[in-house]
Amino acid sequence: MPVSVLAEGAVPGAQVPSHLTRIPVAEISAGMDCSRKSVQGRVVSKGPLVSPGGDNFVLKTVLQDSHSDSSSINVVLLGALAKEFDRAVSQGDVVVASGFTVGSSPTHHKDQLHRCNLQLSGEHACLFVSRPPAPPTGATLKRHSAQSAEEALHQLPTQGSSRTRKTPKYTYTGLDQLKLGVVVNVYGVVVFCKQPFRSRGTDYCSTLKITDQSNQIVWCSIFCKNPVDHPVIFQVGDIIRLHRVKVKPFNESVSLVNTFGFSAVTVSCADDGPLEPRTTSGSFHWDQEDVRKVQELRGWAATGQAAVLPAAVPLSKVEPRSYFDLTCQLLAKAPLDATCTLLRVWDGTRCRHPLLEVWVEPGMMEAGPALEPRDAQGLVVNVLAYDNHVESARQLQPGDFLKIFNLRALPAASSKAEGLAGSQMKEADASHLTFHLHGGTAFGRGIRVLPKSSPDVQKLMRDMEPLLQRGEPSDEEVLEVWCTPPEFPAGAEQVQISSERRCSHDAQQVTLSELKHSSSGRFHHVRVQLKSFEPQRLHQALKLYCSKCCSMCDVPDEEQLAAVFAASSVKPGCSGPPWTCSGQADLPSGSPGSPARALSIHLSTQLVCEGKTKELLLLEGATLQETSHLASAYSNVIPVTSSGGHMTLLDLSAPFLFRGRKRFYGCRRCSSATLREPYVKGQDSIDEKSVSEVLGVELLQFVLLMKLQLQDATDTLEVFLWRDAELFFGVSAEEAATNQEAQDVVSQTMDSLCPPGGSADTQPWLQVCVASYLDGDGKRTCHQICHTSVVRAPSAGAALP
DNA sequence: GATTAGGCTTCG
Repeated sequence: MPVSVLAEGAVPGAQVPSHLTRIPVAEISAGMDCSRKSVQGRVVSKGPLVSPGGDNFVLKTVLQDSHSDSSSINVVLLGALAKEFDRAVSQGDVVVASGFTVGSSPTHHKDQLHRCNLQLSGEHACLFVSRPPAPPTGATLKRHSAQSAEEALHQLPTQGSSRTRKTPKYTYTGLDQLKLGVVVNVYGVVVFCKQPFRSRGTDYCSTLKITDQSNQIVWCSIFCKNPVDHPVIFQVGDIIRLHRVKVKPFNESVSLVNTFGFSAVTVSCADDGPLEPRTTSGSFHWDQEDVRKVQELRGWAATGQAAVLPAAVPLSKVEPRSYFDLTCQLLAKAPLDATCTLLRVWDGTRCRHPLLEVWVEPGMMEAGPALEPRDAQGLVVNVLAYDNHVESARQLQPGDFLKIFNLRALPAASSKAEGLAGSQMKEADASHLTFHLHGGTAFGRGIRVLPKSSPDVQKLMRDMEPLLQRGEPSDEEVLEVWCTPPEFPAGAEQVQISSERRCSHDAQQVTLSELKHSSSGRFHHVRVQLKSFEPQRLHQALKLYCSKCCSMCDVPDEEQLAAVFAASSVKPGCSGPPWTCSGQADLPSGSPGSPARALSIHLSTQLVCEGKTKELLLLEGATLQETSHLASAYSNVIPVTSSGGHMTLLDLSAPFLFRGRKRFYGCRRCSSATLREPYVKGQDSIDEKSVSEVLGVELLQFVLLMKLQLQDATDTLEVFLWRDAELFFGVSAEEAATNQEAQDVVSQTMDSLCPPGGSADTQPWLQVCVASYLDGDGKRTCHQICHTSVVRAPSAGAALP
């Protein structure tokens, strides 16, 4: 037994054979005879188990001499010992090593640890491990109880091939306690931040400066291949937790650099703000201790000792020549040339200075489905993103909410007029402003997409709401609706049907002919009948929409889905991830000819531990019918399959989650789905939103999309019914996807508005608000019904005052 | 576990 683990709290070295003499790390030298020597130290860094091939394993760890903080040495473990060490030893454990050989450390110059290393392999190598007990101080009481819960979890009787993994216990190092070469976990307040930028190496780099109550300011450099894996920092002042960062020398000071297993969690700095940890790792440890840490740092930062928060500047407060951070929504973008991309953005406030217009070549503007705000004068500004920001701009989608760091408001006179990327200025007034995001990353210059849930975006949306004309109807409009005489004879239909406009703008009613001849980018009020509509088969009106990439696709039909599930059900099974316990559920034979069979099921160990066994089920190898069946018994069912011996999610052509009768799909383009633990201790609830976030799935929204042909005495007009389709029918698309009643409402509404075989004489007249706008490439005017809802009255005239 | 990284703008 090369690795021997002693009981928790046992005296380190208690069972070490007496013939071994313990030597301090500092006294180790190359070529010394170590056959009867031992070294004792705390594991301050534990590398991953690396397998160069076959049964060959290598693991590197760093031991810090228990009696001398300054002596740390690299230890290389080979073969079975490496594997055993990986399984049995954690960072923080105290290890006594014997039977090693001493070599020279090839990384000595870089990590500044001992110039020798210890190599352990073969039958003579031996390790004794002792685990320090949790300290019983007041500050760690909560840790202690959390640990008890973890132990309880270990002792949990589980079914089937149950497996649990020890949740790591984290200790945090103060920023004034950092020791070179040690892998640490830290908490801090961000006082400077550069959003991820392309380094000269293979990775993106983000650099931060963080501080804590010790007032030390420490540089952190995070290197990750992918910008989305970097810490999610929205502003200076955010609280950040870094796990597994290594203290390294750089430019004559220490810096923290991510190492294997690194994770970052950030929380907003607002003292009273929501405590929503943001992370790019799928599952992360977060408990009461973290909440306490954050509150402590928030309180400290609020005293003003940490850093001065940059004042958020809305467009209405921008002064010429100033630098500022802008929270905004992207409406459209256009590449101007290789070094400059135009972003048209707004934040719901009106800039008080005249704005420069930028001419864009026809067809180059990429706009989203979002309607531009009414009366855009002063609301929509042009941002010119240069050089390295062109690449970031390419990743953005119209509709995205953004934070642009270190934007500069520049009067036209200060920028070369002709130089605007070869375009021409329409009004070269010297004082007209454009907004420049200069090349480079100085002062944290960069762009970040904000999630809709962020408090800044929530505020932005509140500011924008009235400008998108979703207000309550005015008195006049209410009057207009009430006084509209019934347009078709009472009794012709059992249900009197008409429509109400729900907008508050003061557009005059126009005819369809007039509407067709007016410019786009505005709202029109029309009185029309519905001549025809498509699709006639209403289930085809139901689509899945991705609000991130704005793509839309059909909802897969049952046959397609059944095939996807059937294909996954014949794959050989696999064991579940470490956070699950597994078992089997017997299913009665569903239909004649299909035998009763057992399904592999996997439950979250944490949830089982909390007695919430019906909350979540990972279901492996089930058919669509079986999955639907079990979805009635479990709140959340995630279908899984095996791939290369590992458990994975099904292809995203299938729903990634079943909740009762509801099925949720993910965007194949925008998701990078991985099976991760969808529940962490203390989480309020599990729903499609939390599951999709954890799994890295971009949740698709059910929407209704129809094309209607409207008519009046003057003309006909094709319009879409999409953005406000739910308002129009008074049912949600999600309901329409699962609920027969909701489907009936939609089909009955269409039948009433456009009775089969009906003539223009008998069809109802509708008051409708129509938006005219340019489509994505700006070439074609489209129309969409908005702010309008269908009204069903029991009989004509009965409701009139 | 190779390498990448410390601001501090102003050009367009």
